[in-house]
Order: sequence, then structure tokens, then C-alpha cells
Amino acid sequence: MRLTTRGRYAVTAMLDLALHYEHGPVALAEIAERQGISQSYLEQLFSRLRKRGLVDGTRGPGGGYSLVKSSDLISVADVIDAVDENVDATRCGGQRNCQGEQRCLTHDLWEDLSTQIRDFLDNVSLDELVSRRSVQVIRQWQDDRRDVTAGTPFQEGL
Amino acid sequence: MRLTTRGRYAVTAMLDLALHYEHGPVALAEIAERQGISQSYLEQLFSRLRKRGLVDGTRGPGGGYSLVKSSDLISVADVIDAVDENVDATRCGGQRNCQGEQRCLTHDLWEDLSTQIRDFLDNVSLDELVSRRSVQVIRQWQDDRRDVTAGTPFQEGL
DNA sequence: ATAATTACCAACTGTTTTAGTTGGTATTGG
DNA sequence: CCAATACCAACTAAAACAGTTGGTAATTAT
Repeated sequence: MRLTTRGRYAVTAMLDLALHYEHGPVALAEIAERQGISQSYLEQLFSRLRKRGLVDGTRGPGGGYSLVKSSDLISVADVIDAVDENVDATRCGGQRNCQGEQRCLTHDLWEDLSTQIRDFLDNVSLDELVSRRSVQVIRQWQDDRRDVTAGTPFQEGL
Repeated sequence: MRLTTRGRYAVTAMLDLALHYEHGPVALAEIAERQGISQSYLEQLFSRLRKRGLVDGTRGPGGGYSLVKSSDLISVADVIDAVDENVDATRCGGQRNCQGEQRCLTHDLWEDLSTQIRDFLDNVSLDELVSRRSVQVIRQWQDDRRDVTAGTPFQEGL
């Protein structure tokens, strides 16, 4: 399992969606503003998320994205997998037997670690993240801020 | 804790060193040949490893690198830390409080995961890797191959 | 002394990935 | 019809990665 910043972006965006999709679809522009991620970069991420059947897009005014499954059925690992589908065929990127007859010395080590990471992320659902207090605090902050200073983004965290 | 391919290279090289340093210092040329890593790239990695006090270089013919501490006192996490010292100040790269007042939504998640990974890698010593059967098998293969086809590298695994 | 062997060092290079931009088309609600 | 949205492909700037080049310094063997 690869861990990239793109994966982190995707999880953040999906969590934002999980936090706001009760009132209908959420526009990417909203997520982009709240989370400080470029909208067209989000488009690329959501294109992959949609192809993996995690989200559903509806066009037109009032449109946006919504979750296909309920948030307790989507794990963080699901999101990362959807977005990091790229496979690094050249090197021993983790899940690959390095070359012809031989494996690299530390192959098993990285495979063990990868399993460990996957186990961890498989067992964290979006729903669980939503219910964390630390998340709720930030949600409140972000939602309030948006009401006051709509259209003036300055923060750009993950 | 960041996981990069550079870290993997470093761990592989350090493991090679742990496997061969009994007969005195090991030249980078040897490690480069056995593990299929470019020698000057290894130089860069060992420069960092030396500054962290993990290895010691001796110049001149018969020279090379040796471990400063015994291999059971060097963890995989030590090696990775030495080599990935670079800090990503701009984004929430893991150990950083993302911006002024606010943290990113998933900050705690990544911090938890990072702790998990560190716990894992802290508890794997080079010595433990040396004693793994999978490592011994590859070691045998690599050492044999070198005796026969010295100077003809074709494999380039991690 | 000299030559060979090694570490050590800094600057440069090609490739890939990342994050973002630009400029569109398609669909839909008001 | 118009505005808002998703959807799409091609391009771009910057960074990271892996490696190269061209050295200097120290040490051993001859």
C-alpha cells in the first residue's frame, strides 16, 4: 500500500464530503474552498473516486458529488486505493517480486509493513473519522469561517 | 515517519553491510554491485548515514564502511530517519501542525498511522533481518553469483 | 616516492511525480 | 436561454528521485 500526499488529499476531500452530504450533493468548489485544495486537482481525484464507485456526480445547478455507500462502509484504505491505482512496475514498489529469480533483500520487510499499514487503514471508516472530536472541532471552525468570510480563502491545509 | 524508496535503498545497503562487515570494512563498490544500486547514489546515502553516526568510513585500499554500533542496536527506523531527514515545511507532511490556528481534518489520522509505522520499524533491528531465513537465502545467492560472474552486474533490485 | 584504491564532496542532469492550470464540452435546474 | 455544475484532456511549473560527472583527500601496497 502506497502512502502519498495525493492519498491524503483524497481522504481529506472524502471526509469533507462525508461531513456535508446530508443536505444533498456537495459541489467541488465548496470542498476546494473549505479544504484549500485546488478545484481542478479535486476534479482529477474525484474522477478516480467515481470510477471506483465511491462517489456519484450530479450535474447542473445544485449538483455536486455524493457518497454512493454510507460512510461507515467506506474505509480510508478504499479511498487511497482508488486514487493511487498507479503501479510502479520498474522497482520493488511493495507488492511486486523484484526481478527474475531473485527478490530484494528487504522484500519481506516491506511486505510485512505494507500489510500492517493496510490493516490499520482498512479499519478506519469515514464514519469513524466523522465522529472524532478533533474532526468535529475543525468542522465547526471551517463551517463558521465560511459563513463569515465567504470567498476569501487563505488557509491551505491538507 | 516518511516512507520513501530512498529509505528502502538505505535499509538494503545497511543490511548488506551488516551481512558482510565481519571481514573488515566493505567498499561501496561491492554493495553497489551486489544490490544493484548506483555507487554514487550510495555515496550520498552513506554520507548521511555517517553524519548520523551509524557507519564509519575508512579510506585507502582495503577501506570501506563499517557499522559503528552492533547490528542489534540499529533499527530500520534509525536508518530511514538518517536518510530522509528532509522536512517538508509547506504541507502537513506528518509531524507538522498544518497552519496558523487550524489543523487539517485528517491530521490526527496520519499522526496515528505514523506512530504505528514507527513502532513497527523501531522494533526491527538489522540483526533481526540478518537472521531471517529469506535474507540468508538471497545472501547466499548473491555471494555465490559474485564469485562466479565477478564484474558482470545485471540485476538491479532494491 | 609513486600508484592504486578507497572515501568524500559538490554540482549538474534526466526522468517521474505532484499539484495545478487552461480551455474546453455535456448536462441540468431555474 | 442562462448559469451552475460535472466532466475531460492537454499542458505546465516545481519538486523529488536516481544517477552522473569531475573532482580532492587519505591510506595502503609496491
